[in-house]
Amino acid sequence: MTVFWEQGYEGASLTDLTSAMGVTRKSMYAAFGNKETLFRKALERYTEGPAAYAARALEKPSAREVATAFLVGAVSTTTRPGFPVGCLGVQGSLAAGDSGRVAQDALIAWREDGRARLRHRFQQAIDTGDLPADADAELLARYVMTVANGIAVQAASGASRSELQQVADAALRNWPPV
Amino acid sequence: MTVFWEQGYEGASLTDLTSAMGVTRKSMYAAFGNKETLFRKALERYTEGPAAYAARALEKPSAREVATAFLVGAVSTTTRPGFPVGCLGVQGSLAAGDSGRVAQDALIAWREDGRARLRHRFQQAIDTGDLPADADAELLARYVMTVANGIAVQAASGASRSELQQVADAALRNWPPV
DNA sequence: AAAATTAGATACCGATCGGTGCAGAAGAAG
DNA sequence: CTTCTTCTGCACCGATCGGTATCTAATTTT
Repeated sequence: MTVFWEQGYEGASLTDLTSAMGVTRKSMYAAFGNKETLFRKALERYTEGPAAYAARALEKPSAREVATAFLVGAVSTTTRPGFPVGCLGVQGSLAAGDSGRVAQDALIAWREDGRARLRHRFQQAIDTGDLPADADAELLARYVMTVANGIAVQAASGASRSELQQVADAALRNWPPV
Repeated sequence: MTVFWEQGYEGASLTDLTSAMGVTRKSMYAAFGNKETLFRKALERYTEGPAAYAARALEKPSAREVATAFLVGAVSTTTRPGFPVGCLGVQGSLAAGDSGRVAQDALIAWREDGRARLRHRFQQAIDTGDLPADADAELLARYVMTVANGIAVQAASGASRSELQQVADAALRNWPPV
């Protein structure tokens, strides 16, 4: 997971991956079949581990807390010491040649799924009166996801945790942004 | 430029590049020396072409107009029909293996440069009273750049121009975000 | 303890990678 | 016409790519 996270799908060679796993090529292929499946497994592990903040954020009682927890989690995960900077879901395969296209599509679907969950949660907040009736759940979800994606790119560029926390605070200062 | 833009540095093979240029490998090497230099030239061309909106935005008379023009330009360039989606400066080499590290560093420096120019412009706005004296030019620049980077990721994920324009509007609704 | 499964190490597969050398054709300069 | 440069087409270089085969050592299973 961390090798894909740091080097991207195409940039991570079988040698890099298996030596990081402490396993031979043969064992890896016996267990996962191919590099694509291994990547999908790594993405699952990422979703349940470093990116679990997203699922937890959705459970917050108010839309404002959902958005805050989502962005705070993004800042925290993309700048955690001992882990690669940035987000696997963004930099794992943002642009790719033919060989990386399946990983690219998998990540697009992954981000799309996260956005759909945010939208659903915000719609629920509208329905219950937590958000104004004229709020746009689609727009709010895309806004939060866009800022989170931007934070991921900034983290990959070397931005520090406190710098990005300030950005997240700024993005949430007028919530909801309508 | 468009090949690097679409496939990323590592994903763009010499065959892809030279056939798109309508030139043989020999001629390309005679003209540019190697793939890294070709990438740098493509990035220059990108800066002066599709990304020229950034320089134009800095010349706007007020900080609000600078930020607006910057984000509108980002939306427009990352979703322009006939060109790859997203931003070469982001997806050209966000995560990479050893072979793509020089391109990665070049893009980090490229984004850093853009951010520094924004910061300088906002500081100027503070000095002239266009922005409040207690505004933070560093934070404002990073905020605008983060949203622009997020827009680039969203565009690469298939978001439409109008959807991203709404996000840009939302991000600018309370300007400056203090 | 014998048998069966798994893991290791290592060499190998065809294909492609970035980059180069060479022969010949086209065009300009004189 | 000759010479020089520059281009193309193409084969080629060593290295590495993802993926596989073989053969042996270790570990289970019975």
